[in-house]
Amino acid sequence: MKIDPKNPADLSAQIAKAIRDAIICGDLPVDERLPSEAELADQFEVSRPTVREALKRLAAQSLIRTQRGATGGAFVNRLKFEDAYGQQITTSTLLLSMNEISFATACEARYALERACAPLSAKRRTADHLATMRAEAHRQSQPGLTDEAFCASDVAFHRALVDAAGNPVLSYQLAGAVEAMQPLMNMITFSARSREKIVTLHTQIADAIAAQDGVAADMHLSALAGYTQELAQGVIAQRQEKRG
Amino acid sequence: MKIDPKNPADLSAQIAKAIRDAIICGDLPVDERLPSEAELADQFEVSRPTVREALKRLAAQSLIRTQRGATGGAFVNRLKFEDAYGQQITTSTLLLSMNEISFATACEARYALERACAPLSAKRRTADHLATMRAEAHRQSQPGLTDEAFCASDVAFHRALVDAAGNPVLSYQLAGAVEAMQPLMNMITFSARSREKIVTLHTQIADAIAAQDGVAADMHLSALAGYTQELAQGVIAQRQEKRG
DNA sequence: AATTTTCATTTGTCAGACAATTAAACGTCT
DNA sequence: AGACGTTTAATTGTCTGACAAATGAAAATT
Repeated sequence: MKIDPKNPADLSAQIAKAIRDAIICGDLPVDERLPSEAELADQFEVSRPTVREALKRLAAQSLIRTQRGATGGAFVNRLKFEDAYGQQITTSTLLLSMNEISFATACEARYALERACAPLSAKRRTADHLATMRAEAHRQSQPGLTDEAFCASDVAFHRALVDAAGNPVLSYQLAGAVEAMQPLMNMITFSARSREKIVTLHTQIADAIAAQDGVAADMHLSALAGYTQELAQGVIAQRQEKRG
Repeated sequence: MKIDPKNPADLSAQIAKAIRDAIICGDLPVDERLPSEAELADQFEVSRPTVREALKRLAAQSLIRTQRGATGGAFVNRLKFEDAYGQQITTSTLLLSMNEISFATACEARYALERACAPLSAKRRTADHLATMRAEAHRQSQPGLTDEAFCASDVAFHRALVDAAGNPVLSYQLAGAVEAMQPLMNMITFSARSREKIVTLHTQIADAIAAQDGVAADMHLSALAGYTQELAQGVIAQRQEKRG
């Protein structure tokens, strides 16, 4: 863990990497206290500000947490899903907004994921998940709903669908895809006709999940995926125009 | 972008957040140069080391890159898939190694994702992807292969399968799941019998993809998922023992 | 005009200092 | 002896000032 070549240019990055590797390979177990900044500075033969910059890098990745005071210091953090969510969403949002990936690609990935969840959700869904899905589908049918509220309800519906699969890894990966797409989804104007179609599909999906029929759920999700792509098409064209 | 309450405890974190938000919401476009550290220090009314710690946090997330020299400075980074890969893998590895998620959960998510790819892969696979899959399946049937080499080939096979879907978002999400599971997969001792079974399934999957038959590919993937879980069961029990 | 030199700007690092926080050690009182 | 308040030491968070290294632009020279 004391690797430091004679290249005095990326010291803080090198130190961060050394500590990160030690954490990943298990040399530093969860809740282990790292040496104090002064001690680290001695070990790596650098100054304290340099050590601090390295620690901040790790803190940004939620790899460590720091605490002030006599028994304080930097501790290896047990990475929580909550933390991972945030990073995933930030990353996905940027990948999408910087045009590194297209809306169509993100949309395809999102629905592929949701369809992957469908059989699991059908098997494991609880009354809670079902109730949420039905409640959101009903809300979406209310007239006078703003586009944003409709969108938010849509997200809630799909979140319930995915959470019903009872697999936090899938929930976590979906979170990134869905959240990142929110800004663009909000740009879509949902006509009464399109809303009606979406609500119908949502209801069919909920029914399939209730009946524990994964195949039917998959089918309706597939239809919904196609329809969403269709609706988004207009927005994408509009966006491209503004850009060019 | 100049939000700074009178709480002088998390200054670098607050500054990092302010800049991060500015990047995400588009106020700071890609390749835009941030003010110099000295200027930022003036704007936020903090010292330069504090600004630097904030910038290091952003650098750790690949949100900015820095360059020395007269025309240097910190620039908003165009987030590359490559960067996102690395972060995703680090995060996934830690979530798994810190027991925040079980192997079974990760495995389920991984195969659910692969099955989501199957129809797309069947539709879009190129000769290259097919050749890779067949080559790896063949390699896996060679006697005298070490468990590690078998595992590596297994990863290559699945990577080709996923990449064939032509959706970088799915490839990216799978990368995290697969890489994170590597250490545990490497602990599995593959008997000649189990290898044979896996190779058979791989061949069937490749055949299905070649025939552009998504349903068949899904079926064989499902069988492979079940078998992998079965094989892993022993390793998990072993691991639990060592722990308890 | 081309090349070299100088220079200003900016990041990377260092040294030393002080404030804020926190828990443990200590002392005091009941 | 035990409970409670005080001191103290350790540690992070921040500041000030400084120098080194890199780098492109401007100036000087050929």
